[in-house]
Parts: sequence; C-alpha cells; structure tokens
Amino acid sequence: MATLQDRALVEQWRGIQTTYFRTAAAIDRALESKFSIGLTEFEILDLIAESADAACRMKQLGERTPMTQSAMSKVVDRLEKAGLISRHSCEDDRRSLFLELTDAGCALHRDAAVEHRALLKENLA
Amino acid sequence: MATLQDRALVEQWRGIQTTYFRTAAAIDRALESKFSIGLTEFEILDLIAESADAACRMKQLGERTPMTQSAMSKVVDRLEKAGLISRHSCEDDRRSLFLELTDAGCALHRDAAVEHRALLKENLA
DNA sequence: TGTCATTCAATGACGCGTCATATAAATTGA
DNA sequence: TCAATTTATATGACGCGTCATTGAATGACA
Repeated sequence: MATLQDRALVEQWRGIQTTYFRTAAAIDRALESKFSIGLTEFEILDLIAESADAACRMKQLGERTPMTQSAMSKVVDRLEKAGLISRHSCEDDRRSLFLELTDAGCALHRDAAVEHRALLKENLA
Repeated sequence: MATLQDRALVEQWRGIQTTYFRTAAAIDRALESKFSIGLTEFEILDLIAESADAACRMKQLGERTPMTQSAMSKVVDRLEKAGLISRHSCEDDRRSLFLELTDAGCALHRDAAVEHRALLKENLA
C-alpha cells in the first residue's frame, strides 16, 4: 500500500520534472536567440571545453552525459557543420574520433557559458 | 567570476538531468513493454485519475503539468484512440472538453501506477 | 593467420514535442 | 447586436532523439 509514501514520491518526481523542463526551456531559448545553438549543442561544447588540454574522444563524452550514442553523433554533426568543433580520427584506434573546439567554438562557448550559468542560478536557486 | 559556485551549479544541474533521464527512461520502457503506453500517456491518465470525482477539463490538466497545450492535445488523442479515455464537450462552454477514464483506462492506470511508483522509488531513493 | 565476436561511430525510419497557425466558441464594449 | 478580442482546443510542418542496423576497425584465440 504505502499510499502516503507514494504521494511523496510522485510529488518529488513532478518537482524534478518541472525544474528540469522550466530550466531547460529557459536556457534553450536564450542560447538559441543569442547564439543560435540549442542547449544540447552547448552541453557538448561545455564537456569538450572541460577536458581542455587532452583531446576528447566521443566515447568519453558519451560516458559523461545521459545522451544516447546516436544523439551524440548527430549533435556533433551539427556542431561541426556550424564550424564550432572539428573531428580528428585517432591514430591508435581508427574507430575513435577526437573532438576539438575551433576558435569560433571556443569563443562562443565562453560567451554562452556566462548566459548558461546565469540561467542555472536563476532557475535552480 | 564565482567559478566555484558555477561549478556547483553545473554539477547540480547535471545531477537533475541524469536523474530525470534515467528515471524517465526506466519508467517509459517498463510501461511500454508491459502496458503499451508511454510515460507521457501514463502521466495524463494519472492526472485524470487524481481529479477522480469531478470530470476533468483539459485546461486544468495543462496547469498541472509542464507539457505544452499542443502536446497535451496529441497525448489525449492517442489515449482516446487507445480507448483509455473519452472526451465529452462541456455544455456550459463548448470550447472546453471534459476528460474521463474509460473502464479500460481505469484498470490500466491502476496496474501501471504500481509499476510507476515502484520505479520512482527505485530511482529517486 | 583466419574466423568470430566486440567496439566505435554513422545513418535511416520513425515517433513525439514544439511552434505557428487555424477553428470555433465565448466575451467585451460601443 | 455586431465587430473585435480573447479563450479552449486542434492541426500541419518541422526538428530532434531513439531504435535498429550498418560499416569499419580491433581484439581474441584456436
């Protein structure tokens, strides 16, 4: 039975959903209008920027985000077409790809990150 | 600057995302395989079931979920086609619709809710 | 070394959500 | 009472994510 506990769980879950949707929508709109990229694209840029010095394998990125491998592949496509990152195939294992921010990608990330953090602060507080 | 605070915000946000995606995916798969409905469909059933005695306007539902009006309309479509709910136009205001669970919808909700709560418990603990 | 299994990434078909609009009904106010 | 506005829902075009599959490279091991 445990109906009371169930109610609490459902409330908690709805809270998470609401926070997630509200925040994601706010960031997405802002990034889209100011930088012409979506939240997903930014998140990949952000992950690449974090592993700054080491070049960054797609596989590794996949482990640090809830995104699907397939989704990743398509986001990376878009980012490459937008000139924000470049793909380099790995010498040691030619199945792997290294990703790197282009100068444009680096600059855009720097600016977009400010907006991103500000909106997180506003929505998660 | 506030780089440290920013890191904390980003971590918090990623935690929310991970929890959200992991939980949603788990519930969605389970409901899909056992009851042939998605998480979104279940959530609407759940909301209708909550406003048990009073018939339930779409508008009201919209206020209790982060879903778009458009999304709602389509989910309700699917639920109706699946024979789980019925739409009744309102006499007082013929723009509004009342939603009601069918017997099948009611039974399915009862069973699916057990699964739903169990997975919430498992994932949000 | 040759086969079989495994791993990394890309792709096509498909479903769902979103945006912008449409439709229809109700409300407002001159 | 008749426009103009607002409100409730539906719909079509479109983009993105997912699933299943493919292609290509590597690994395992007899």
